Amino acid sequence: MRQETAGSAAGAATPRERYRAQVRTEIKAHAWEQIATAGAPGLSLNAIAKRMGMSGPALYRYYAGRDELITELIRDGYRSLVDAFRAASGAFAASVASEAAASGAEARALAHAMRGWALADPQRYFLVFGTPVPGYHAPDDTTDLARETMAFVLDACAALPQAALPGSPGSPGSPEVPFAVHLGQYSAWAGDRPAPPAVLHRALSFWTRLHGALSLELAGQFTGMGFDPALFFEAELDALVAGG
Amino acid sequence: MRQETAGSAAGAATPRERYRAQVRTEIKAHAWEQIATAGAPGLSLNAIAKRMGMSGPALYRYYAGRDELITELIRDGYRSLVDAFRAASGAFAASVASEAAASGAEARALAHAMRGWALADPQRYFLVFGTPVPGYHAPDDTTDLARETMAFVLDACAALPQAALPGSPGSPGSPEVPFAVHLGQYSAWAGDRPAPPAVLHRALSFWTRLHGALSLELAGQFTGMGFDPALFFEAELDALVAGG
DNA sequence: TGTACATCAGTGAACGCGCGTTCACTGATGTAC
DNA sequence: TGTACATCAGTGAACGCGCGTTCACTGATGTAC
Repeated sequence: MRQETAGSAAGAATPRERYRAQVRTEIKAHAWEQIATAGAPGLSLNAIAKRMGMSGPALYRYYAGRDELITELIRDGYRSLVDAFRAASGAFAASVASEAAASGAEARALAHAMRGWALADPQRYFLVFGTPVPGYHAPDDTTDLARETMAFVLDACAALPQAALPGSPGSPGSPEVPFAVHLGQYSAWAGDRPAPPAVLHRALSFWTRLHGALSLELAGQFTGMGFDPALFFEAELDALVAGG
Repeated sequence: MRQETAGSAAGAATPRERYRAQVRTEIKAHAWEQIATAGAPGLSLNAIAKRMGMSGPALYRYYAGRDELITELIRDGYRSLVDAFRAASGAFAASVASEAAASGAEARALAHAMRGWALADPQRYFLVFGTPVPGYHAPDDTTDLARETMAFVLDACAALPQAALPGSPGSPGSPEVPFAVHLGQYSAWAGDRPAPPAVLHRALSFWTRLHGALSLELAGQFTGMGFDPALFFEAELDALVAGG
């Protein structure tokens, strides 16, 4: 959490700039702590300042206000997910084998990375994917970050065996999947990654189904039902990479 | 929203009791309005009182405090979903045919009822299924209400054709679904409705998959992606009742 | 190497607000004889 | 039908709190000559 103030730091960062960056990260660290306890609506600049041993107004040197801080937290949340995806994707690539790809190993790795990321800080998960913070409107560039995370899912789904995709012969739901046709016309969100509609469809399902299982687990909706959420998640994942 | 003060009302309700009930419902109506605007964290007793032309402390005649009000709102939220399910289930029973059952018509009716209920008041949906309100802990009886809604889903899934259930021969994910075995041991949440593990599994997936699609749609995560959320929902539903 | 100046982090007081909640009270509505 | 009493809805003042944010300021850190 505390970054080394190495002399040979990259760029021409003045001591003051380094200090500023340090305090900003410290503010965010306290903000995450607070969010983990009281959720996003409980975020308070004054409370953060008090915990840092500073006066409230001091924080206005670093963030223009509460909204700007929340914006950066959301951005950091997305970035940490992208990092987790990148790590999982990289670890997969290191041990790549064609048969592993055929069994959907990359998709599995991404799913597990996502669950780990979610469980590590449930409130961070909800900040990014949960109920929108009332009265707060996210800036445009979060769309880019969402697209960036989706790119990993798209790549993993493109590597899935044909039989795992919706609409493939022998798979339920075939032969016609109207939504896939629809997706063929609205695939802008896939960006520069042209993919067949079936892959886009699978990527969307991958996201929404894992989110469904994860968000209900994190919200505590499974407590009292007895079963193991990890096993359910695994079953959903099995179905996803097998075309279920 | 305003209930008739019919003379032949049920029970031995005194005028004062009727008045109390009336004011309580009026308070809740304003609370829902406020939640729809600012979300659950923005709920304020004082603000409600002001809108009703009363002083703040007056509300304490009707609710012990903010938490008790939220509790009742959550309960009412569940109840309205149960009502929607009951209506959908009843409408289905009226036009029942064995072939309709085989194609999962009841499950489809429930899913559409759920989507309608969610879109009618997104914040109500989030209050019941979304990020838990920080610092607030739901009372035990919400578990009963959750069980009650689940009963509808279980019944609908029990009426699904065998091929639509996970682990059935010919369906992907077969022949062994470890989670179904696990579910065989932890099925207390199904209550007095003994069902084969495959049905329990399908019911769980039904819930989590629809929730995944719905909650992301309501949270606005699909905006900017271009495709029609209704069509995606329909595709998920098609897959669910077809065993996908 | 030393002095004069500019930059900027952080403070403390203040503004105005709304919150949940308590308390002693007024006044209207119902009940008992 | 009328009077005496109990019940209870609602008020207004008050308590103590925390919030976001502004402003004029002090004092330390860096920069230029």
